Amino acid sequence: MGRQKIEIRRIESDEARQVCFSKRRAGLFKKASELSILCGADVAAVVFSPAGKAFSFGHPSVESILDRFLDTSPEAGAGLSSVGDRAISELNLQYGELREQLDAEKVRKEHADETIRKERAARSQAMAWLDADLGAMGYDDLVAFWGALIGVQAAVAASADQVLRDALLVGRRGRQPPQLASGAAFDVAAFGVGMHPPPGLAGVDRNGFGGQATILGPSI
Amino acid sequence: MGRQKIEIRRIESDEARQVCFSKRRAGLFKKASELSILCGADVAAVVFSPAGKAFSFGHPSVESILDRFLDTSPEAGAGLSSVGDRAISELNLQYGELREQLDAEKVRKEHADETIRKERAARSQAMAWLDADLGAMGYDDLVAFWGALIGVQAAVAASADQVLRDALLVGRRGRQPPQLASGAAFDVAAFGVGMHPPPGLAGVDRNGFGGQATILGPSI
DNA sequence: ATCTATTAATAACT
DNA sequence: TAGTTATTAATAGAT
Repeated sequence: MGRQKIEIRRIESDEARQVCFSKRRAGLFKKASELSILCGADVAAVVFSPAGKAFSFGHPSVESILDRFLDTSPEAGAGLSSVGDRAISELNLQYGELREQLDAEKVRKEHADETIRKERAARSQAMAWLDADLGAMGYDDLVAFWGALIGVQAAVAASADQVLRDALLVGRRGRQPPQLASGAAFDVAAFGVGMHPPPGLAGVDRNGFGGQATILGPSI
Repeated sequence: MGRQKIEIRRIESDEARQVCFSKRRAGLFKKASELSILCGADVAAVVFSPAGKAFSFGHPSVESILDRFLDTSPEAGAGLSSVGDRAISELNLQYGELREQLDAEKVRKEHADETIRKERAARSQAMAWLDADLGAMGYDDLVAFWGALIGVQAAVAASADQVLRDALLVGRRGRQPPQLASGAAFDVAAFGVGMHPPPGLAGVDRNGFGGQATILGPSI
């Protein structure tokens, strides 16, 4: 499907092959996604680049489908489509792919290379931005702002040091939140347990905390 | 790609859905095959029909690829919160979820007001804190400050969500607002998981975190 | 990374 | 379930 018809055989040029890989991988995932949505099918696709990098797509999740495929008899705790598992899985997607989607709008892209600089100014910029209208920010601004907030938090973390870490149960930021894996439906409260500040802290406006939790879409 | 453009949403008619499933499944496997041949990539695709029947494609074989994927994925998932590298990565969604967002136009207005409200509240709160002397804060204050920052980030996430939706909805209008498939695209709590103060982190500047873009790790 | 000319996939129909 | 065809979608090659 291009300027010229091509034979389906290995592309010799390394560069051309890499370009083709990126394009067609995106196309494949899109097709997989459409299939799952249109037909209510569970679909998973796994691709290893020639360089060995792994890419994947899955609805409702890669693991659930692969497990189901490889092992017809799920174990007791197989309901890993639990809160934490799923929520975290939602963070899995290529930067490039998301960026690709965003670029479709062809708007505000002029700020692209400004991002890095803005992040470096982290703290001071964060304060400046707080005066700006958040809603008026472009995507890149928001991204940079996010980075700035991370910076501020780092400072806070440093100040609070050990005490704060303990209080926030920071230690377990690694892999899985096993405790949550037992839950069935999506429980906002349960899910938030791991990250909310300890109960009884000073009056902080916590608005917006629990109300925006992800709701599982109808399992197509 | 047919006589008429179709919206990517569940096909209601059982018969039409089955026909579409068969056709698109074949198309997906063909694409997967072409990708593997053209680019020398290892590709596997697994599809479960709505009836529960499994179909698969794999080169060199489905099992080899799935095993390879499941075997290496845990490590990839461990580096999930590489916030400092690419803030954008935090805005990631499962591909399917991303597609679902395309149909979520109706929610936009609903959340608009709420979003604004959260922004203002969180912003003012955090501003007040930023004016305070960080070093002079007591433990309680620090903890509270942390909570405020989380609140601001929630607002940022909400804004980013809106921007993202706007971007994704471009060119997709002119139809009946479809059913809402899912809630907020960006789960505050989910973000929170990756935002705990990293143990031992001292400096504010978190730039140059990892370097290379995150590889799509299978969801944890 | 973007932009088009073309080819490939496929929705509606038979 | 299997063809046919009008259109849309994906993408090869070039910028």
